[in-house]
Amino acid sequence: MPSPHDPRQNHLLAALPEADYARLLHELELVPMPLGWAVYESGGKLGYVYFPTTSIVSLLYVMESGASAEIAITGNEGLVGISLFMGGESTSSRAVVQSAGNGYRMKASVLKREFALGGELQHLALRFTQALITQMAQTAVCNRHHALEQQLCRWLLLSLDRLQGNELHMTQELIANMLGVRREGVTEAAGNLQAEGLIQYSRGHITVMDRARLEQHACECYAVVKKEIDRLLPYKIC
Amino acid sequence: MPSPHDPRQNHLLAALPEADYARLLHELELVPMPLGWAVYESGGKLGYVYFPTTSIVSLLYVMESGASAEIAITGNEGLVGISLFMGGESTSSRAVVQSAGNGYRMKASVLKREFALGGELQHLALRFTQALITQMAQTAVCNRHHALEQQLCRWLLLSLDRLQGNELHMTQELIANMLGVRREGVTEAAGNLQAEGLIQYSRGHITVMDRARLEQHACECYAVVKKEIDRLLPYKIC
DNA sequence: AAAGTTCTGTGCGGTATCGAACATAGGGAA
DNA sequence: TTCCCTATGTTCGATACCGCACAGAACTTT
Repeated sequence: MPSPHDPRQNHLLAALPEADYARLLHELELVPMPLGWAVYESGGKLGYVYFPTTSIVSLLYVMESGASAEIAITGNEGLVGISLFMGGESTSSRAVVQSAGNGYRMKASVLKREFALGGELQHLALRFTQALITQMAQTAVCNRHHALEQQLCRWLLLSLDRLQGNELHMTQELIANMLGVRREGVTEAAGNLQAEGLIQYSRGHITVMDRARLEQHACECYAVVKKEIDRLLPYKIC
Repeated sequence: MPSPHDPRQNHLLAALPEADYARLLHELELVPMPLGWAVYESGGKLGYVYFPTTSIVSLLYVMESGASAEIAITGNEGLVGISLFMGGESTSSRAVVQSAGNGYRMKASVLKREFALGGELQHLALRFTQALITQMAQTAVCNRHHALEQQLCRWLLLSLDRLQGNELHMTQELIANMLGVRREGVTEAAGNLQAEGLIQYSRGHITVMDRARLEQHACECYAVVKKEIDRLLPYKIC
């Protein structure tokens, strides 16, 4: 049973062989990740990679007009800062904490050194990146073809999968920013879902009442992404 | 001056150090890439990676309904089959030749062996992958926020950058499938662009008349992707 | 030359989302 | 309590795109 602060709440860290983990443990630093914190900005150089444990981070892109859209979402199944080991050092997107919690961070230099060894960390990081790519691709497709209400279901499920319990702390305004739609649209869609008894919400608290039906309501994109994450990434082992 | 069939028309191969290139040269096999050929199917295992030289390959996702949308586009600046070295072996997307031409292929086993060495090929492959990620992210954003006509401009420019000359062989129907919109929508948008003198087309032949103004007409997404590709990937060196 | 096929043009109503303005209500602070 | 701020609810016209149906035009085949 992990303690409340255990790096191995993060699935990637949990999947490292003991030897690798032991070597890296003292390089991991617990960091609180408060709501709204920009883990990194567009174009900014990264000093650390972050391994979320109880927090959720959204990758999003902000346009010249100020409009935004979420590209992908990461929680304790992955890490934040892939551009460090992919070689670009920075990306055009922004990473924002969408649900407050904790995480562990590791110095960029340490990560790069470890990645270069070609061991299990490299292997895990690359597989996670591929899962992230799937998520981005599916987001693109979803934005093109699916109705707001279906997208909302997908989004709720993806977030829920990265939290314990069945409650989200999240205003409709914030969700609208993530999905890249109007707040009123989210109000309407969420109202429908509530009327059907799938969720219940009030002032920033959303409770999922019937997960099974929520999944039915979501577009295929959720299942595709979920399946790919399950295929590519290790379950929690500890 | 490269011969008409030179693997180094592909920028990644061109950027390899001589030693690496010499070692891999006899593992490269010239393949014609005809229009519409599915380089790989969704979920399928890949036997080869492909380095396009004069062809263009679209990565797209086909939905349950049959509707499709392009996720990204690759030409001689990159390679097709990243899932091989990312570790997943397959992806949920499909790769289709969008513009006929040639390419070189390499056995999956050879690529994986070379990648594991951690040399320049790994470095290049990962940086290319990051550029691809940027493109996917931007596609997602673009699908959400930008008008069809702007997206069409973006798409024409991205394709044009991967070809010599200023002409594309491409019906409006095919473009519509890539963009994930109706063919009629493309007809209208293309009609506008032609009326403004930016392009000229007839039955599957599109000629770009005024590239500068086409860029102005495109949404910011084109510039973002272009800039990132230029930043991350080597120009042709040979 | 005739017939067929492919590509493009056009018009229609339908629908989802937008943009903006305003109404109501829950929860915290003084 | 009272007030204020934030979150949510509602309306209305505008717009972009969809789905469909069909017409014309340009190549291809026979």
